[in-house]
Amino acid sequence: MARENKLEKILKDHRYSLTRQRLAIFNVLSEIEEPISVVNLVDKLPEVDKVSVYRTVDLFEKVGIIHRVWTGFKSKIELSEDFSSHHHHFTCINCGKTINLSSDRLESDLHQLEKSNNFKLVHHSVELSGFCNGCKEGSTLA
Amino acid sequence: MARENKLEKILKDHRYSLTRQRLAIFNVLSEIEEPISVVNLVDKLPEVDKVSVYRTVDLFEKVGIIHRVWTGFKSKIELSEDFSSHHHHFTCINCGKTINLSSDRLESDLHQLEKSNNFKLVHHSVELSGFCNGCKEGSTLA
DNA sequence: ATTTTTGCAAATTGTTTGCATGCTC
DNA sequence: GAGCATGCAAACAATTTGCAAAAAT
Repeated sequence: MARENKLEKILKDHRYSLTRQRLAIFNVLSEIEEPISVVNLVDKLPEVDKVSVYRTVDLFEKVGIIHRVWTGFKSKIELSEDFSSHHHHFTCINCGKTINLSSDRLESDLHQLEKSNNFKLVHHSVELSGFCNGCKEGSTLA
Repeated sequence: MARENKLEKILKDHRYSLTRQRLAIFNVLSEIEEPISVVNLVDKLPEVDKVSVYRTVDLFEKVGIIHRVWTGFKSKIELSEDFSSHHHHFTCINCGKTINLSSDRLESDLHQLEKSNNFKLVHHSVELSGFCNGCKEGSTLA
């Protein structure tokens, strides 16, 4: 239950409690492999009111438990680096499949930009899209 | 009027015509410095019906005149590389200011990922966020 | 006991659809 | 004159707000 304790700690540190609903939402996020839309998350949690899901997503985002990502053309959410390793995504335009990516060179380039442009980087998102290995060949789409 | 001709050509190539409304929308997109949300675009075009703005945005996106970008937590649009040079964005969490970025190293790293992961890259988005030079110091936010 | 969190209903916002009318080619 | 494009009204979908009841500290 290390993950659950960690979750509780993060919430406690921000003066929030770990409720049944919040845990249920966290568990769904832990089980999924790909980022999920809030609407989809609501569907997966019939026992939690829609409004509470929205409120919890906002809360989780605020304290850094999740972050939003942009795959395809809608925003989705996934657990943050505290609960899963840092990565980016490639999404197939044709079949919707998502591939997780990581690249040290990419990360270092971003920090380069941070220095040269004189801002403080808090979050970054890198989203690639195109055709996956399987869809590259036979696709009729351009 | 080179830009306008180019716009018309792209539309004609796809069997669409350049109408008064489409031009008005294109002109707003040409004038803005930062990506704009569709809702905001609607507001800037009182003379064009809301529905037509939505339809035109879809059309422009389909034929590659604009693309969507992800700044903050909502999607926005901007003119594509045909009408402005390729770049990425940094958005300040505090004041909302956007800085355009470009980096050859970053681009080459992405192509590296394309090769090593065996997919065909069609589109990529790199969105950074944090505190800009001005907001870095005095901010009360974390 | 006091404060936080939840659920329900209703409001609001963002986006899409159907259809009659007006514009292009 | 045929087909594409627009505007209006209305539907639909996603998200937010207000408030009273329930749960947590």
